[in-house]
Amino acid sequence: MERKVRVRFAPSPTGPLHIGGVRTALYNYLFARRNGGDFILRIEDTDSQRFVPGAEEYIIESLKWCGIQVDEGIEQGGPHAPYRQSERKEIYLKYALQLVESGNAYYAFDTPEELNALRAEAEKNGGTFAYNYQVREKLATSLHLSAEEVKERIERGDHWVIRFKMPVNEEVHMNDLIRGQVTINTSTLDDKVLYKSADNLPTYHLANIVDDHLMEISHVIRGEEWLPSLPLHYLLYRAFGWSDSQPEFAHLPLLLKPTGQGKLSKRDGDKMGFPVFPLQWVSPTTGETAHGYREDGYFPEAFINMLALLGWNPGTEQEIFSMEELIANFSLDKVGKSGARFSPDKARWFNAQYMHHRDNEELGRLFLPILHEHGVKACIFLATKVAAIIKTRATFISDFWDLSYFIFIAPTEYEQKTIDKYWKGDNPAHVAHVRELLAGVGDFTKENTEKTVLGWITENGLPMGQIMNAFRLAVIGVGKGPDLFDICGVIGKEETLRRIDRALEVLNNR
RNA sequence: GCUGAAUUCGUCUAACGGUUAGGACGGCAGAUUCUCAUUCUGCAAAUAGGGGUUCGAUUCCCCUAUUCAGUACCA
Repeated sequence: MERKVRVRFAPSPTGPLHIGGVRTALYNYLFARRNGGDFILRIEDTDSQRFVPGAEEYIIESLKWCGIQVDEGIEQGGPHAPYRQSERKEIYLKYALQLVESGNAYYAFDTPEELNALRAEAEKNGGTFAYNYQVREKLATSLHLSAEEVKERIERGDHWVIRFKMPVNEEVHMNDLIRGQVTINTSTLDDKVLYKSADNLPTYHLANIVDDHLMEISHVIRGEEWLPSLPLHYLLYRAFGWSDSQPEFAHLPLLLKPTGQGKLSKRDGDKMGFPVFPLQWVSPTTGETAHGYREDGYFPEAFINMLALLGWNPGTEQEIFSMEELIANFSLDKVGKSGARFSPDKARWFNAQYMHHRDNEELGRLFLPILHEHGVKACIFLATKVAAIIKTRATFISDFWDLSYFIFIAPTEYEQKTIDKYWKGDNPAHVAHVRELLAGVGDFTKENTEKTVLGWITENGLPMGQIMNAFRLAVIGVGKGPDLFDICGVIGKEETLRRIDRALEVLNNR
């Protein structure tokens, strides 16, 4: 009864993976790790028409960036290789034919053109065309064509497909790990194509069931858009005689647009200024670039944390989870049933949280190239010190420069607004005195400078706000930024005094 | 249209018949601070509507509404 947990993420390489797909992969991965199982990556490239070059590499790189480790797949191989369906094409026909022989499927010789005509006609009459039990007897199928004619047509090279013969008026009872019991009557379903002679490839439904069976998948965790296909999949397992080893199913709620209606799509990101893809994607056909979380400065941990909580929660009030914590806490019965609207604000908040707790030196290392871009020759030591005092004010590494340029570059001009407000009255004289106080500080640490200056101000009952803001203006030229004594500590005694001297000269001789 | 799924503050969600319906993001107000942030405190904000079942419904059942998905020789 106890069966080894094996799950798969089975994307189609038709373009970049969007965050809904990443979340599906993540939940599969968490479920596998939580239950000591295997996570398999299978590429479902049975649609030769929609194949997009680079998409497969993109998927693999995305999973790596997210920290989702594949146990079996096209890169790491495994006992059920190959893991790319186009490389397994010879195994599917056998299974399709097995279904024809057992009476669960049949040949159909309609051409796509004929079917399109039937659809158009049905639409004209206000209905929709369904290839089902009502029409299959009237069309050119092996259901009523003689065996000889079927054979002849195939040998002649006629176009054919194999369709599943959907039972008539049967209630299919299905179980979904997230939704519970779902029942549907087979008469509302149509005869799906399982295999096509045009490219000798199976369709999704056949390939999926056959591979899940062969790869011993125990749980299928996929998007809700697959729920309508579930009865077909149940019936396929039954037709093959595999019902006993059929996997369990869990259909995940969809990710919705931040505003408006519909599920999240590629265009939303560009329109609303947030990425819908984990990594940047350049379309090989149009050359258009779509934003990615990685390039936009998100930490993968924050991205994953945010995604995990979109549709799942542990039932506690904890919100910040490492991958290990997610694995330890994940369970499918805590996954919600309804679609989750993606929130760019919350995504930023998650990143800020990770930013605030990030190691200073790591941030310094990430900051260094940005400093170099701005022509600042800083070392890792300095970058780290600055990162330490600005990280709580930042959401992304890309915020760092705007938050700290005045530390690296001594002011050459001074913000007028702040001059008007603070460079008046006794303030210039007080700043001059501060300069002398600082000149006397031996060990120029934040603690020492702060104690000295603030001590003088309070002991003499001087206006703290006035003096400190004027002092700030003198050192960095603007009325913003981190703790001023932190800044002085970073730039050092010499530089601090030099900046004050220059400010006194420039501002007093306007 | 048909079939299915879903429906708690604006958003993500908790409460698996009994709570002043909780938390987070965002918003607003205040505190802290030399500035701007951070941080902290507080405030406003929800059970789609209607019927049942029950001593008692966010929770169970039915109807309606709305939303989403599927309805391809795509996945």
